Amino acid sequence: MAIRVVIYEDNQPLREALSALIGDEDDYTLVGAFGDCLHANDQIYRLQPDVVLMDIDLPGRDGIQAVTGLHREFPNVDVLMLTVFDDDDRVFRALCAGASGYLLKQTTPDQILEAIQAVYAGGAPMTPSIARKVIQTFPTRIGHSADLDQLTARESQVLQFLAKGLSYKLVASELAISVETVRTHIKRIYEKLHVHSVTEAVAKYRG
Amino acid sequence: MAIRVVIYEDNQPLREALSALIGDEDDYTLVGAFGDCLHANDQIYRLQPDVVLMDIDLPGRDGIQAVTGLHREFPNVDVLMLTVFDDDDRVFRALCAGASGYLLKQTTPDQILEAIQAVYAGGAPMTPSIARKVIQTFPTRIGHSADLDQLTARESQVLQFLAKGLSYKLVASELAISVETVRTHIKRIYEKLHVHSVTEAVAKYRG
DNA sequence: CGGCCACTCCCATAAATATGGTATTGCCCC
DNA sequence: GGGGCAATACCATATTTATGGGAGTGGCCG
Repeated sequence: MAIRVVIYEDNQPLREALSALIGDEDDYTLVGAFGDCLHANDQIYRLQPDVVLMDIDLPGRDGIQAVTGLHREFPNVDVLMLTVFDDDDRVFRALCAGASGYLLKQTTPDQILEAIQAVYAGGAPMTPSIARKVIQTFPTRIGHSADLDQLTARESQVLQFLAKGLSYKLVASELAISVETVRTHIKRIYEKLHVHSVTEAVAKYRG
Repeated sequence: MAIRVVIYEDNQPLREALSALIGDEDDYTLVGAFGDCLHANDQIYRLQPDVVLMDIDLPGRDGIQAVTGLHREFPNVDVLMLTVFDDDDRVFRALCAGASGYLLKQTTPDQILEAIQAVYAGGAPMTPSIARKVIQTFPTRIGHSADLDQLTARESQVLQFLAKGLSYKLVASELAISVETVRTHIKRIYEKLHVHSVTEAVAKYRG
């Protein structure tokens, strides 16, 4: 079964080159190619692709916005972003918006086909330089501090509820204990995590 | 200028094969090869490599722990993890600990050299399946209440700092504005998100 | 121009949280 | 049977947050 592909790319020569690339391969079926993504949701609904190649800079409606909409309506369609620049901020926003992978336009045709295969198989292909930027965005959320292990079961439970946004009162009623006991637990939590407020504790808890 | 490489690999034949591979190339200089990483920090300090190849399964001290230590002390040294299994979870933890990329041991010699080149150039080579895991740690826009979009840039900024555990006072000094202004922003945030405390707001923010 | 909005700042009061104590109960373990 | 620890609960007090108000600036747009 061939992988159904839709292309959004405003640069016509590039769009045609990509179309030819996809169309010539037996394992891929080009089901659409457009110069803008103004009606992306309609098109995707009609064409039922497996993978979408989306330029990040599109006239009219930004590729990132389009991804947001697509991801919400068609969560099983994988979107591969195409970009000329490896702009940190845009990469981050596109991935947050639900893109499954990220390719620089300088990528070779073979690599593009490989990448389509990879997202279809559940992966998230990206160039090493993009990947680097991505992993740099969470430099501090590394391995949770041993402090967290010091918490007793009850204390962890209290912290979990606090992380959900509950007040002392609500945590107390949730656990069917008095507010005073919640306070005591929290005091211990603060000592163990070396913090002085709920938000700090939760921040440590969430990494 | 040749890239200086250190190898940590307990399997002796493989270590020797890798050493030969690196040593034979003009563009690379092998400056050390060890069977364990018990004294990694000392060795790295002495040998001043550009790139470290680190087996993920090492006797005595785990390769991941070693990466944590190295990353803290020598943030400019790039670590490439080596692994036999495509063990997503471990590779993922290694990347979180500060590794710059990883290689399957079945990788061809050429690809190994390419990967070393890639990390040295500031990239982070990884397979699509690993990358997918990585981007899944990103804040998802799914179920992302439209409320969050209502926040102005400044309000989002304030909320971000609060999520990190900062108090009003610290947010104020971080943004170089008065505590009163921070209060005002937070009031607006509460209105827009329909919440009544920092922890609730942060909970909504984090999803 | 005039209105809208983001951003800035201040005051006052009520409510929640932080910090420092003390104390009882039950459990496990040496 | 006593020591340690988790869990429960209370009091008093500072400090921080929450909520309600008012108010000035500058930018953008019709």
